Amino acid sequence: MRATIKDVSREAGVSIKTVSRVLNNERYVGAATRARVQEAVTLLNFRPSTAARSLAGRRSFQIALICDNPSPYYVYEMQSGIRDRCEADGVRMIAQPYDRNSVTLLDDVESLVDATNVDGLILTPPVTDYPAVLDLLARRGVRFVRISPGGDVDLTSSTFIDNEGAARMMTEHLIGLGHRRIGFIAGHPSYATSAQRRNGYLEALQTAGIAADPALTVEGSYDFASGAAAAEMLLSLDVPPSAIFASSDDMAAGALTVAHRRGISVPGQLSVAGFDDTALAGFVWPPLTTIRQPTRQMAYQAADLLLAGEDAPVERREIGFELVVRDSTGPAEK
Amino acid sequence: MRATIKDVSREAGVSIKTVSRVLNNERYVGAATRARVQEAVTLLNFRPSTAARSLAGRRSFQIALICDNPSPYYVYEMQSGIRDRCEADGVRMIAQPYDRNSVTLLDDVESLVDATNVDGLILTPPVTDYPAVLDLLARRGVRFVRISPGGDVDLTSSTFIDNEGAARMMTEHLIGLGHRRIGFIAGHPSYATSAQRRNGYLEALQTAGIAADPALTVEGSYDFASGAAAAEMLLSLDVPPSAIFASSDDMAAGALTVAHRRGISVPGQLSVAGFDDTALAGFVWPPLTTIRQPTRQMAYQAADLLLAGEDAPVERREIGFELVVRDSTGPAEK
DNA sequence: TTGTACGCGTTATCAC
DNA sequence: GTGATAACGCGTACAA
Repeated sequence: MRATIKDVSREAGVSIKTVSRVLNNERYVGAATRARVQEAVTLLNFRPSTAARSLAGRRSFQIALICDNPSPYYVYEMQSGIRDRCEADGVRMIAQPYDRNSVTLLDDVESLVDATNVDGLILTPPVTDYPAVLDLLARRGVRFVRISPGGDVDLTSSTFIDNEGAARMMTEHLIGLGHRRIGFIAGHPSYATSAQRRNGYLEALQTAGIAADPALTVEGSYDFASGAAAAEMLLSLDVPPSAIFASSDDMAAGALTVAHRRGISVPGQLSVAGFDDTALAGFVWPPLTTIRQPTRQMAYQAADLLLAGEDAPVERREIGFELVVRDSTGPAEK
Repeated sequence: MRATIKDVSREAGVSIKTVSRVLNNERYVGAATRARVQEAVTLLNFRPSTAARSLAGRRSFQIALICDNPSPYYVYEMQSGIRDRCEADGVRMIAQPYDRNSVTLLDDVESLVDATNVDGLILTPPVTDYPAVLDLLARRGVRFVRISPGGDVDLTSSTFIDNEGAARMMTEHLIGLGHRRIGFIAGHPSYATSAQRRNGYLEALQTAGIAADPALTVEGSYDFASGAAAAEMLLSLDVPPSAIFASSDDMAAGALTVAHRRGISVPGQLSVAGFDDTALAGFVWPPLTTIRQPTRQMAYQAADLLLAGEDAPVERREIGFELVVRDSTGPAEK
């Protein structure tokens, strides 16, 4: 049978309230008393009931992850990072894998908040920028933290990477190798990161004095199939690009597969680069050059911000990225 | 503010208990009364508190997924399938992404059971066959269902596919194409499915009268890197195989990458086949022939079994698989 | 068919 | 520092 606080208090010879004090690390408990209580807790293998705690107290020791993303790897990294941080605080994570086409999202979130009394939520793109969701949470007075938000940065704490800077760096790298016609596969417009990455690409071109050919930018939706389709378009151009820069690793993998199918050797005839949010493409096809985004760390830091406490100030925490070069070839000779 | 049962009862002009009856679909409620209550529930946007329910009643409306698997795609499919089924019953899923090397697994599970009072658990390989975990759960009298268990099939309900038959079918397919030296990359021995799949491979060879060369079976651990390493070994043999059959898609992807790196064309000089638990390799590299395992369905059905109720009999539910042929070439000419 | 009284295991409040 | 006691929001048992 489960042990209760009552059992512990009897075992330690103190009152129920004192046990509760020890469990919650409150002050005003004698060192000796505290020790005896802790002993009893260990002896009886006692774990407080989350249900009772959340009913009686202000905290529920649960947070939720609202994750809605086309990449399972991304979701997995998110969950792992958050769980790592939560463990330290004895907080449990409720993960909700949402269908990104769900029309009941808003209702689901409200239901979650009402039913579970979570202490807070972590939002990932593109939900980070859904006004309806943000409004709802603000109205309900629920704490939440956002990962890679596109705007309203003063609304809540958030973690992010410099997507614009990263895209610029990658584009500069490609230009440095001699590439002049660089295809760009953008992410889905509902993600704020898509525009940020595209801007970085365009800036680098401008700085280098290269005119941006609109035909070289194709819109994808962050998944494999759209990357493949975009690459088909780019490689079918009269003057195809000598390099393709994809806004996600899944799309980069799609582009690589298309190149392979068409008998184009990578690298050599074509260079492929991509953002790598999930470490997927990086290992599937070694010659890929990537911007390595530490998704797991972003998640960990987001959880850290959320667990910081109710009156912690709004904080924007920037996470570093890394340029991983696995292909240093320039454009093929004419 | 959250609405409570009290608010609803006042709004509908009935007692608290009657509202509770409607919420739980109990009998002995007048149709008119029921309608009025439901109206009030909708009006006030009422959602019962999970904490209060689990404290007062026998159910907590929460189940947990103990998932410990090297493939993020697998984990994602599991979560999605389970969540789909849970949604219909208003049950919430607590997903625990465990580190497969965690030494605190047993403690974590017990902590989960004690703290959350989950109505049940779903176990995935290899935890499905950890005696310590099975003992613990049985001792605590907690319901649980297992996915692809290796033994003790009468202990709990479970879902599974015929791994042996599937591996046999794939091997027969390869033999039918003319392959005689077929390399096999086994899964990690802690997974019961590894042995099942290997057995199917060996049976097919025997039936076809092909002597099994021990050097052609290499042990992997279900992930990309081990698949690559295994392929290196197989392709370095004095007489390398003309086909490689991997026990998972990640390992198949690893094998494909190695072949590519060595300048071996697939298909043509080498055929690659694999189990596809996650739809990963299938799209990354089209020529791959796979056993398509409907992971999501296995999860859905597992949740269905778990939610069936306390006194549902132990049931083994078999899920169908599919042989997806994308390469019909035989061994290369000598 | 409906309502009343009680208890679930914990935290909050306020005494001591 | 420590302890009684009242909540928290719901389901259960039993009465009406």
